[in-house]
Amino acid sequence: MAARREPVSRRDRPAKDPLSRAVVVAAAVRVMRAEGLERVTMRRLAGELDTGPASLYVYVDNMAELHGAVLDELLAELDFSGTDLVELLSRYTQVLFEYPSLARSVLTLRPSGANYLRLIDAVLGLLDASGVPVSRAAWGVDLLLQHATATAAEHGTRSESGLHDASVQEAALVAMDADRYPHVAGVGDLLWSGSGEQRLRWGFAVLIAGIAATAVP
Amino acid sequence: MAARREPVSRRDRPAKDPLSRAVVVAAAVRVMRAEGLERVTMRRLAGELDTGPASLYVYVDNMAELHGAVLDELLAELDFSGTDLVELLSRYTQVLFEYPSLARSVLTLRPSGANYLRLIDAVLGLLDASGVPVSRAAWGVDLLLQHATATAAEHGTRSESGLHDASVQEAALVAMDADRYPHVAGVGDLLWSGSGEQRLRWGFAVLIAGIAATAVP
DNA sequence: ACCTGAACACCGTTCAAGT
DNA sequence: ACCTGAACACCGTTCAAGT
Repeated sequence: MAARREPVSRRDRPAKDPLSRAVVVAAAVRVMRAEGLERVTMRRLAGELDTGPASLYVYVDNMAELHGAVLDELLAELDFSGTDLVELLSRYTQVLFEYPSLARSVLTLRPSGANYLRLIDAVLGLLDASGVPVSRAAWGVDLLLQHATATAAEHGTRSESGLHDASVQEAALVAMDADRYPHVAGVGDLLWSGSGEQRLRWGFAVLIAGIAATAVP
Repeated sequence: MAARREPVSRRDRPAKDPLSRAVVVAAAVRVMRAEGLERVTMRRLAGELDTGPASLYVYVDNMAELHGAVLDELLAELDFSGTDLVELLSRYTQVLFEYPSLARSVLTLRPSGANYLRLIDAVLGLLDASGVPVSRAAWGVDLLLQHATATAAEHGTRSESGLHDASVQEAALVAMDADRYPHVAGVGDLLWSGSGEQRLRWGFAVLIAGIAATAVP
């Protein structure tokens, strides 16, 4: 056991971190890394910071806004150097894959943090560099990031919750009913083929090709 | 006031609907239509059906699974006749737009109901009819439905929660900092231009063009 | 003016005990 | 065997009342 400086009562504990937005967000990131986003509750954070849940509302608007701040914190570590577009998007997706619940939350958030803007800027830059007209790039960046986020939200939750092994098997059997679902039966196993990684990257390729080829109205 | 047949006590009320999966799902749909998915709680449904929340678990596995059943119920009304691909996908999106929280839930669900399979089958058929190779169609259907669902989840929640008018304005100003975000500043208002409908349809067009052009690995 | 204790109004899910 | 009352273990957010 490490020596404690002094045993102090809760009442006169000395100068712990004073509360601030940064301290609240840092605590949220810490708890999420250690125990998952589900454990990041206002009450838990308050406990962590020796105060009551109401006090947190001085620094964050609500849970959704806090999730946005947590995302931006995570994106600070994103490496932008020496990447092509698919690689950068894959790195972004990898970050979210580790926290699928955060991805789910982000999907309904329109993030606006500094690091998210930096990511948008980099994606725009790479689209521009490959000759995509700015109008298509401007709308396309949304599509690309949405694909990344939705895939992370979808994937992660499915491996989290233990559903779908028996039930996917069962659905697959029903789907093969050639009378009711002729086209599904026709494509067969292809519907569920490929790894998550392969399908993610194919999705990016599809989007990039489509964005380059499709004029905005 | 309509005449009541007879005043009955709770104890000996006559033959109300006996509980069944269909009755539980129907109650969920009814409450969602009237008051939104947020009000569809196990306790509320139980109250509606004169029982306790525990009884519902005889008929549904959990909330997520119930949401899947509700989606499939909604899709029963989807009109498949005389549509091209973009039109069909738009109709599906319209259904989800009315219940953004359901869309959010569906995103992490891999729906497997009969009506969802019917939709997948129709999309596969239309892709096939337009000459897309089956391997690309098989992976592409996921991309198309994910775009629809994610857009509904995103859009709806944003107009539900009153965020983002002042805060989007503010983010837009920050983003125009040409030193920090040169490419964002370069594209300017294009980033936020267009109606939801326009961007949704453009997204479908992008995906369809990309799917047709991109081989699976 | 700034902060927070306590309350408001709820949740999903489980399980022992009934019938 | 089937069903359920009651409990377990929590939530986010608000606001009156303190300092």
